[in-house]
Amino acid sequence: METTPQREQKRAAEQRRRDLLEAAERVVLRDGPGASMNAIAAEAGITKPILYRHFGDKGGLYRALAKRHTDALLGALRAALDAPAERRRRVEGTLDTYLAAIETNPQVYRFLMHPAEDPPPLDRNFDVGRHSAPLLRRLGEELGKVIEERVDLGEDGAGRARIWGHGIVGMMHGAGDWWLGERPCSRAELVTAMADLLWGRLSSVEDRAEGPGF
Amino acid sequence: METTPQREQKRAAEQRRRDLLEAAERVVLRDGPGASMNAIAAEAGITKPILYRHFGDKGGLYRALAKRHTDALLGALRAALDAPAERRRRVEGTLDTYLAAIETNPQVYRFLMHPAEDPPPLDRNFDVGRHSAPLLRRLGEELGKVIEERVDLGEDGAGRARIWGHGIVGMMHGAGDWWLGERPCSRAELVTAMADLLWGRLSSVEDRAEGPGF
DNA sequence: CTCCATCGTTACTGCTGGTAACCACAGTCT
DNA sequence: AGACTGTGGTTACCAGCAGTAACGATGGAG
Repeated sequence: METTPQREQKRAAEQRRRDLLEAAERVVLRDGPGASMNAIAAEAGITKPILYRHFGDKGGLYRALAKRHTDALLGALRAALDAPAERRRRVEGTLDTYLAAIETNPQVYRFLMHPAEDPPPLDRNFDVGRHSAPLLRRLGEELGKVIEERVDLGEDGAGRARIWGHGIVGMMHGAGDWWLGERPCSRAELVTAMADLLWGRLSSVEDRAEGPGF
Repeated sequence: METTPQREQKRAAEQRRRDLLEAAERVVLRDGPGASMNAIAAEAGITKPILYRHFGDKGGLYRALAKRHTDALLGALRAALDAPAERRRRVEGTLDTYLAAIETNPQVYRFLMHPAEDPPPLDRNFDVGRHSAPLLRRLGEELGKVIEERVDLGEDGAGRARIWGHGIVGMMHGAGDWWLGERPCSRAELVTAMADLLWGRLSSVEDRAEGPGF
């Protein structure tokens, strides 16, 4: 026990874990979110049971894998949210940061949006809600906090802020996903249009001549 | 061929198909979106190959199953969108209709939000985008059309309208999913907060005293 | 020399979506 | 009557998946 004290053992184990995560990342980016444990183990040059000893089950591996990217994206967004500029510019910057992230690495985006496991096989409990990816929940909650901190929404401001947080994140996600699939316009145009929407253009815009109006 | 002319055969086949879909619906609502073909066949009192003869593969069955609900929800939303009231009331009514739908039957909601199949096993093509459920795409496109029809957005109004459509639908979905999971407030409060957000309160609200403002 | 803990393996279970091959019965043609 | 064909149904299988049990090395400690 002299040559390999527990310190070093632990360091080696963590290094091993990092290697496994990198291999898993390579496979997931290559084969999509449906990559098999067998494939990941093969990529890492080992066999399945080792993976299971390290991460418990597939969900554990995927959670560990997702955490890094989630943290990174969240950091970038926080920076954009804290930039020294007026509110409108800051909102635009945040939207653009998100869109740039999903644009430069759609595979990672696709993986992150995976709403956990479909078959957690026996969940007969009544938690029917929560379909969204954990990333979106975290983003919404975070943005809600920021809004609550910085803006005075009066009566029950905290509740309103959380609603807005999740709503804005949902808008960003929905529009971003559609945009990423069809690429109907440039990123800048998308950002401007979304900021316009958030700035209340929907209420101030004129009805068309005919029809019941919107 | 006299006693069972082709007409009657076809009618019988369609009736059979409807029965199968009903059985599938029962199972999916009981076991969640991960229900197995075996279970569905058993519920219908038959065996797997018959299911495959009728629907091709699991995706086909689920698509057929989803279409009914999607159409129903889309119809309700269209009605709310066409209601004779001023714009703000109409937006609130539409949001409330959506939320009421997912509230009264969360299992159906969960099923509908399933983004197609994860393992269409070999799709090495580069269609990395489109993660969202087809329902959301349809809703966003539909809303975009409505906005474009009824509102004058000036230069490139069609493009802007589509962005807004998908953005608003995303907002509705994101906030709705979070709300359905945590139930932090009443449906009416959620509707009001979201409508406020769309009405530009984010731009007009006052900064808090301290901090950089939002 | 023996014991023990760790790292790794092979080989399996039970499930899934999907299919091939077969069976039985209806009505038609000769 | 008896052979022919199509249609609805079955059993029995395949490949691949997540996950696990049981066994083999290897190397330091007593």
